[in-house]
Amino acid sequence: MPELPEVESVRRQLAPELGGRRILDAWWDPIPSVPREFVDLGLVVGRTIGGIGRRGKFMIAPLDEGLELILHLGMSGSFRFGFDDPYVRARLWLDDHRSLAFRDPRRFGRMVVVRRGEYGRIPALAALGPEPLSDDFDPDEFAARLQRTSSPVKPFLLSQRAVAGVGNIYADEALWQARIHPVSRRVGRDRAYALHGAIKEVLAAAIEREGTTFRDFQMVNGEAGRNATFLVAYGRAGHPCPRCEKPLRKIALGGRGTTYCPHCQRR
DNA sequence: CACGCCTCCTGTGCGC
DNA sequence: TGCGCACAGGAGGCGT
Repeated sequence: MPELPEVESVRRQLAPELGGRRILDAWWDPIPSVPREFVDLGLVVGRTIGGIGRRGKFMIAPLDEGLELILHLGMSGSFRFGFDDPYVRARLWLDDHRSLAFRDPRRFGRMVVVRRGEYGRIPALAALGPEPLSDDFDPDEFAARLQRTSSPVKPFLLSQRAVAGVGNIYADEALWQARIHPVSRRVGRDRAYALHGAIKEVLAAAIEREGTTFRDFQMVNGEAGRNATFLVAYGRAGHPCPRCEKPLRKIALGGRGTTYCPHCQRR
């Protein structure tokens, strides 16, 4: 469930704790059931963490010696200090006598060490679209990309190629706000501009509330995000649309649950 | 190249 | 009470 706002909230809590720390030792699940869950993680031992940045749903921690630690929370990942339970898949011991546990019940997360900027082994990062809350997210470029694809608009948003960090929750929210049907394959210039603005607004508001906790997302301090009660579309099928009062409908789209308003959101 | 479907994981919640 | 199954979902792989 962690999308851009959740990852950014984790990053903001993690950054001041990890910046400048040296990693004394590392442990990870010796028999990962997912082959690429932990790649070259042993290379972090002895390295110093320069800080933590973020691209889309990836956290990127520069290390010395020209290395980078790439962190992805997957669906159920979280970081906690000094924490232990059966779902802790990896742990880093730091030079301030604390250990950072990576907990990931569903094993969709990843911790990978690469040479700085070399993302060949992480194609999703290599092909990632622009950051939605930066000037790189250009409305005209976004509109052009939407015009170029033949995919329905929601799966295209989830592909991360036109914009980084939008997942299932915020795709539904942004499409509702922009009044665009999730199955729409024709998103013209004006509606692309509306969607561009909606994505920025929805993500910025969620970051303000430290993300959405629907079930199990939690931050480094163990607290939940406060955005769930502000959701308008996601998880609210059958409830009245806040704009037109007609019930929201849920469909499957590309294997993903998708909630929208059949009255307000037109193809 | 791009699209769309399937798979990877495991806990939860539902219906019977 | 217990069983089986659908579902949650980001990303990667593969077939068309």
